[in-house]
Amino acid sequence: MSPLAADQAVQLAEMFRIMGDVSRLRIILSCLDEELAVGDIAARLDLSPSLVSHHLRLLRAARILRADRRGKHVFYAAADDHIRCVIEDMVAHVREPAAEDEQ
Amino acid sequence: MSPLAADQAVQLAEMFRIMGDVSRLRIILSCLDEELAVGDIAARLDLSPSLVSHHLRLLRAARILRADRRGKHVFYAAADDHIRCVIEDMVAHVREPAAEDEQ
DNA sequence: CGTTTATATGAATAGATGTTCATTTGTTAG
DNA sequence: CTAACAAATGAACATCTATTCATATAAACG
Repeated sequence: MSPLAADQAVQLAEMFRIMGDVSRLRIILSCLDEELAVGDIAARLDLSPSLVSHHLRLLRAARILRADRRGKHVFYAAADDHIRCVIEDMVAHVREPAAEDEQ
Repeated sequence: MSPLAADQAVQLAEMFRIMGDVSRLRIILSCLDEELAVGDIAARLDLSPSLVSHHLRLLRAARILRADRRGKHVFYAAADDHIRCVIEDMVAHVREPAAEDEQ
């Protein structure tokens, strides 16, 4: 539909870039279906809370995750459904069997 | 549905990483709806043929684009529809207005 | 108040990555 | 065959980025 202007490409690439890191993608996946505190994410993924916090800042800025402070804890969850769709489509892609003409 | 095993996360992140570069994403966008030769891509995007070729190798390996040699030219096009969906969803995400509680 | 727990931030660094340039391979034409 | 064009490849480099460590802010509790 829309022509996908050049500046949109920059914005899009930025989004993909943020999701293109294994640690960050794992964080996203962890928060897709449940709200999790920073410490819980760190424990589950075996990452330092500091590192998780650094990544969460990017994910928040990209509006991939949203933060919700409750007392000492800050809970993170998926911001909207688009990211879920993006991931589902990408899963479908990687699961696609390699074309037979590939060499 | 599926549990998204840890190794799948690595594969997924790799895909996003490849799409997370502006030059590469522009190449993908150029080849979404039409077949293009390497030189044409380079000319359209104002990139060196060498650089385009480097990127195309990654895009081929990730099965995002497929190559088709015809004489001296090698034409590239989107390998399947999943990437189209991924991009559409991501466009929808970046177009989503920022939540009002954001600060 | 001070202490403890949870999260965020800043600087420093080691490793990854995009780009350029030079060269090579592949294909067609004369 | 040689020449010309198209694409691919390899090395070198400058830049970026993920991670670590130390420190700071925030909140609850004694």
